[in-house]
Amino acid sequence: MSNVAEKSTVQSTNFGENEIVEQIYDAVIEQQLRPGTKLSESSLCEAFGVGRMRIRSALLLLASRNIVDLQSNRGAYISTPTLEQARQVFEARRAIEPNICRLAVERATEKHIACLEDHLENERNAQEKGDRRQAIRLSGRFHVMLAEIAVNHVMKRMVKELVTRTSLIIGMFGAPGTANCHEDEHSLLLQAFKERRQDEAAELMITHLNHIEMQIDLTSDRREGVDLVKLFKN
Amino acid sequence: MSNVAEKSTVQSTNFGENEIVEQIYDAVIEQQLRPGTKLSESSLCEAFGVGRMRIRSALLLLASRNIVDLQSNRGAYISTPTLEQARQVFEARRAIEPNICRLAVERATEKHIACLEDHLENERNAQEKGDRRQAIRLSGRFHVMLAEIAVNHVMKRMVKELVTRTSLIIGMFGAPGTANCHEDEHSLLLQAFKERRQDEAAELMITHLNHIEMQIDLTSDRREGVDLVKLFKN
DNA sequence: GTTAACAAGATTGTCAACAATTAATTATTC
DNA sequence: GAATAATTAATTGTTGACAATCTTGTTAAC
Repeated sequence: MSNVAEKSTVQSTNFGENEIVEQIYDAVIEQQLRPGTKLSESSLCEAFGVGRMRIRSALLLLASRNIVDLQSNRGAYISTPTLEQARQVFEARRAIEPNICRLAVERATEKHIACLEDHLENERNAQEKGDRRQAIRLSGRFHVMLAEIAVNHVMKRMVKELVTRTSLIIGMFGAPGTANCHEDEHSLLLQAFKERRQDEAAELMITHLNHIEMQIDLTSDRREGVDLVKLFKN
Repeated sequence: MSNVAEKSTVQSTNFGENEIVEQIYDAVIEQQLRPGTKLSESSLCEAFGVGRMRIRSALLLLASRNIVDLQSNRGAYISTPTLEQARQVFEARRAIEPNICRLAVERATEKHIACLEDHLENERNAQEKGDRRQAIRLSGRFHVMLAEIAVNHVMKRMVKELVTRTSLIIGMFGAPGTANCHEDEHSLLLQAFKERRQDEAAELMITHLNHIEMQIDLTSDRREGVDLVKLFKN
């Protein structure tokens, strides 16, 4: 549904910068756009059926979020985060997301909790069906949903950026088949939501984020190899 | 030094989008650009001595950070935050900055602490000399410095955005003469730094942020009035 | 005298052509 | 045959002109 290729057919609705940015965000989260991939302006123009100006604006916005690397006179590439950047991303997530959890637990209505339950159901289904793209996307979306429940646009934007960058980090350093999140840890979090335990939810989030980060620390030396492969297929 | 007017003289160095964005950031922090001010493209072109493209890119970036409000076919205006947005900004600051404090205390070298001491000296001087612009700028800069000491680019960007938006919020809801920060609270924080007390520093930051927010809560009803004034001089 | 319609001016949005830089290919030399 | 130099192709960066939209000021009608 939110797939770049599918949207490449010219549609009746015109894309604004924000829609283009969102689409690329999604493609990065789903790991369809991997680190190092070149995003040439002409391709994107064709893909989205818009002029070059829109594309350039979108790329600028993505670059300001560290999703895209703009090299002057050379073009735009999906960012290839370094280990240091990965460290900073996880540090930021640990700083922010536990507090989002607390706020979300505080403000979640019954409806919200039902919504989260639905979402976890979908996550499980995608995982069982082996729909990897969908599974990754939904597991990322879970974190953004918490910021929505906390009713904080600023933090929601931050989390969105951080989740997307995490996908890039896993694409760089993670084992090939690893998902972004363990869905069972999301379940534990939801349990804490139901029982309205703020501190427990915050703690669960921290350990959850630590588990995600641990996936990449083990394979940290793979970086150089990935970098070379990336250079070749360019 | 970092004044829009002064830079309006055409210089030898050409401005990139980022420099323009930074300059406008600073002008907003210093409350030289107040909420609702129109930023017409032609004026900015003249001011920075660059083409319209650069200006439009800069405005787009500022809009993506909620510093500027882009209205299609009507132009760019310095954002006029609502009370709800103000609430979210402070909530985000309380979520992030205490953790930055902890990290900064952990990682601050003696040199860093000396640097902070210097900075506080400058803050005091500006305050005593009655240089309000400088005082506001430095008090905002203090918070960004902590993120620098914590060595986290992501968080530094976030704080910069939040500090700038805080300046807008105070411009909207604060009493006319109020500064963004009480410099004495910054001193208390530095004391905690010297004694390497993470938790105390984090606590001090929370109360510090609460004090800043309290400045605006008392005058919350002024908003409508401000809005009207803004409409008048528009 | 007030309101509504209309026209002039100014500002923003978009596009296409051109310039500049980089990457790739070919030619040349040792 | 390998390495370097030069030319060609492709992509990005920039500029200027034009179109669309909104604001402002004027005129006319009620």
